[in-house]
Amino acid sequence: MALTREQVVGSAVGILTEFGLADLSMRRLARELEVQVGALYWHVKNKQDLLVDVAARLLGGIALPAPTNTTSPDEAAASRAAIIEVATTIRSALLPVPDSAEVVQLAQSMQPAALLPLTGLRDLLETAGITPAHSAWAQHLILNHILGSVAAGQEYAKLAALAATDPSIPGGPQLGADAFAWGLVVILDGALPAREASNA
Amino acid sequence: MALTREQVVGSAVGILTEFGLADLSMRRLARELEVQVGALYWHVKNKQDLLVDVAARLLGGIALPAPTNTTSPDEAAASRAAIIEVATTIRSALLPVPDSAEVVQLAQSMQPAALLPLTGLRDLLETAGITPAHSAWAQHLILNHILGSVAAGQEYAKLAALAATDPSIPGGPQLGADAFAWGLVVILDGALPAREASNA
DNA sequence: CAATAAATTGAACGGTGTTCAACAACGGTG
DNA sequence: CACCGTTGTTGAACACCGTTCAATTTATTG
Repeated sequence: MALTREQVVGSAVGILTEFGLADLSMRRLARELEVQVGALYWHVKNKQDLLVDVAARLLGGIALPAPTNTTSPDEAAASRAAIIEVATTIRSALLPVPDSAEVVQLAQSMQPAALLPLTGLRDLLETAGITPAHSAWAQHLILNHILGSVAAGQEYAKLAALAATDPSIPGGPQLGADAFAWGLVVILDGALPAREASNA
Repeated sequence: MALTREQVVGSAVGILTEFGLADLSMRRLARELEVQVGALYWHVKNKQDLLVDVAARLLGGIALPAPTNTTSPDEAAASRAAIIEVATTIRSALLPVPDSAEVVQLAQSMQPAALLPLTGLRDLLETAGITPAHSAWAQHLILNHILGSVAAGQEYAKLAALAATDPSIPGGPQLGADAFAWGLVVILDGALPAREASNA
C-alpha cells in the first residue's frame, strides 16, 4: 500500500509529541515510516509545508461553539465564557506537545487560513461585542497569550526535567494555568465593552 | 589585534539585521570576520549563547525611566504612560531587525536575567499599581504582545517585499502600530485598577 | 630571551533539507 | 493478456549546518 500524506503528517505529529521539534527531521520521519527520504517529498512540498499540516492537526480536534448572529446582552455574556473555554481548550491541547507553540506560530504566519479554530475565535469575539475593526487584533492578542503561555509552560517542564538529574538548576516559578486564566480575563475586561462604556 | 566577543556579537547583529536569522550561521559569521569557524568558539560557548547576547544588545539601548517607591495616584498614572512608552520603544527597536522576536524569545527562555529592560518593565507595572503577585504575569503578557506584534509586522513586510512587481503600497509598519497600541491599552485597562474600582 | 597563557587554524565528524534521474508498482485501455 | 502512462519509491548526491580538537601561531609576562 502506498504512503499517504495523512500518514506522513500523523507520524510527524507522533515524533513531535514524543521527542520534540529537534528530533523531527525528514530522515527520522522517513525511518519511522520505513521509507527513503525522497519518498516524503512526493507527498509534501517541503518541511514547512509539512509543519503547517502538523499545526493544523494539533488544532484540528478542537470543538467550536456555533456562533450566533443576534447580539443581546445574554449572548455577549455567553460568548465571553465561550471564548475563555475555547482559549483554555487550545492551550490544553498544545501544552503536552513539545515545541507546539513554535510550530503553530510558524503555521499561522505562513498560512493563517489553515488554523480554523482561530477564525472561530474571532467570530466569538464579535458576538461578544467587539467591533469587527478590533476583533482581528483581539484574536491576535489572545493567540499570542496562548502561545506564550504554552511556550513558558514547556520551558518550565524542560527545566524541571533537567533539574531532576542536576539539582544545581534553580527552576523558576511556574507560569501555570492560573497565570493564563488571569491574562485571559485581563484581555477580555480590557477589550470587551463594559456595561456603561460610552465611546466605541 | 585579537578578536573580541563584542566584535563577534556586533557582527552577528549586523548579519541578522541585514539578512535575517537564516543567514546567521557560524560559518557566515566567521567569513564576515575574516576568521576560521573554530575561532568563534573560543569567544562563545555555542550559537545559543551568542544569540542571547545578540538579543541583549538589541534591547540594550533602551532607556528605562527610574522607578519610584512611593505609590501615589499621580505616580501610578505616570507609570502607566511610562509602560506604554517603554513597550512602544522596545517594539520600535525590534521591528527593523528581521527575526528579532524569535531571537528575543529564545534568549528570554534561556536567560531571563539577560534582558534588563524587561525587568524594568515589571518594576514600572508595580509602581503603576499592580500587585507583585501579578506583575510577572502582566510583564509576560505585554512581552508576548510586543513579540507577536513584531513578528506579524515583519511577516507583513516580507510579503510586501515579495510583491515587488506591484507598485501598489510601500508604507506598511504604520498599520501594525494601531493594533499594537490598542492591545497595550487593552492590557493596561484590564490589569490596572480602574479609576473607580473600589477593591484593591 | 624563555616560558606561559591567549587565540587561531585546519580539518574532520555527524548531522540537516532538498533535488533528481532511474526504477518499480499500479490502473485502465485496446 | 500486453501495453502504457500515471503514481510512487529508491539511492545517491549536493551544499550546507553546529561543534570539536590537536596542532600551531601570537601575545604577554617573568
